[in-house]
Amino acid sequence: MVENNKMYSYKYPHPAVTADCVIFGFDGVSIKVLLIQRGIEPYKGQWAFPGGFLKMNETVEECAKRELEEETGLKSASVEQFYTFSAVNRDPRERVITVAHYALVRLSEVKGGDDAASAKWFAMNEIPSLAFDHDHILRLAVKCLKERICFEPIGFELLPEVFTMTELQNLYEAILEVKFDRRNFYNKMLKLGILSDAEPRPANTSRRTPCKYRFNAEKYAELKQKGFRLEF
Amino acid sequence: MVENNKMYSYKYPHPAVTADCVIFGFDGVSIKVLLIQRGIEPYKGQWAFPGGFLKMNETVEECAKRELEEETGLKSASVEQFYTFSAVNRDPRERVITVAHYALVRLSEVKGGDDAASAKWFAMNEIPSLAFDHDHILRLAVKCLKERICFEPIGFELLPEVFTMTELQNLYEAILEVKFDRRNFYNKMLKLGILSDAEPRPANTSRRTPCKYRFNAEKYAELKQKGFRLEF
DNA sequence: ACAAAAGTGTTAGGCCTACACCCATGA
DNA sequence: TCATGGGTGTAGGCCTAACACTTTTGT
Repeated sequence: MVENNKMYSYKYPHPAVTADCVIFGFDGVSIKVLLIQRGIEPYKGQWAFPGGFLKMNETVEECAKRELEEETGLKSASVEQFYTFSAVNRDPRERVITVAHYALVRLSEVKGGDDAASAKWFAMNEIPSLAFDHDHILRLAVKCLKERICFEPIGFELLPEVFTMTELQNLYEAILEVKFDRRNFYNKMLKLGILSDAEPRPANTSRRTPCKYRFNAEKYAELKQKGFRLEF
Repeated sequence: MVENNKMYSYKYPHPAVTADCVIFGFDGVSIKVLLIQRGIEPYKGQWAFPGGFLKMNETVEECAKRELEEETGLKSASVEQFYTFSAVNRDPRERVITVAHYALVRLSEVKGGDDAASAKWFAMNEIPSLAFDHDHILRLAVKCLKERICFEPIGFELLPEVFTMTELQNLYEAILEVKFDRRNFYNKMLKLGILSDAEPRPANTSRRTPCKYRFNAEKYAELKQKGFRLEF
């Protein structure tokens, strides 16, 4: 910003590089995606993923996090890249390749207001028309999410710290778009050993009050060492 | 090349973008990686993956294939990106981010001579010191290969069209760095149903002559539809 | 004749799946 | 009192893992 006329020149053409973020949330029933409404051309007014141009002193992951916070107020989400989109004409302005990331966040972490005036959660079946090739990006993000949740219990990032087994099952069913037998799901999850009772069992009292669990990161780390797999 | 002085200017700094290729091969005993010796600075004389700068009219995958052919003579390898490396100082010349790809090829496909004078296969335990952050790239490529082979029978791209069960087992053992029980491996592979007999069974003749198989892409496509998983 | 390669089958245990009942609460 | 949510256990089938012997060929 010091010099408005400063230009950056290279002997060979360089593409611009951006990082985009597909942010998944879960409201207890269905999976949601965080979109922002574009304020400038191209695609002004259309919905798109938070993201922006890479700076020279940051990695693409850092860029994704920075843009995410600038555009939605979301801090400290742990973003992970999943694919680099490089179709020649994906941006009408100039050649732009984008490194797409995804992250899972608790809905409660997104405060209203902020710069996020234009950020909004959409259920997967209510996604509007998206800018650029973002529909393409979304499809692949969903595919990666489905695969990943079978290997790592990433789903716990989407739930409150303390949750019931039913909530956990709803989450898995929402992501994988299948239904599980409740009893088998209980057994499988408990046998895995990565859940801890969050509260003393409701004893013999109410059989209607669900047990509360929390994710046990220690046990998970042990398991991961030995290599395991969540089968669904 | 028309104008040597032509420069490409942008209002904001742009990184250079490259595509690199980790090429895996299999000699019947161990996994090998194809490296080329750098002819120019930086890292002149050191070994590195084939790769090079993205052109404005190609995707990163196309770039990877083009560079691979230019530098090793390898044609028509099916390359797949697996990660984008963007550490700020990974190239001493300028800011360069690279989209790393991998491919599996039959050793027989690499002809000697060509531009490939400086291309050479290295066993995984004889990898020399690598240029840039290519050791880092290799580690991740190996990890991806291990994961991938459990879901898709990509290993068949590394074997001759017709192969014995023992060769197939050696391949899996080399990639996953484990040992399997021969009988269980036979059963598991045959039950999957993606192998066809390549020759009429050697009848009652020699029990020493191994049966030959070939990969059955049709059956595999069927299986893939339904979603399956190779468990090891 | 001996070592090495290859083909083959059985058994026991664990995991997955399908499925039914009871209790407590709130309407 | 009735519908709903939630907790729990069992039986059968399938898959996995462990395991041994025979034949043949090359040395």
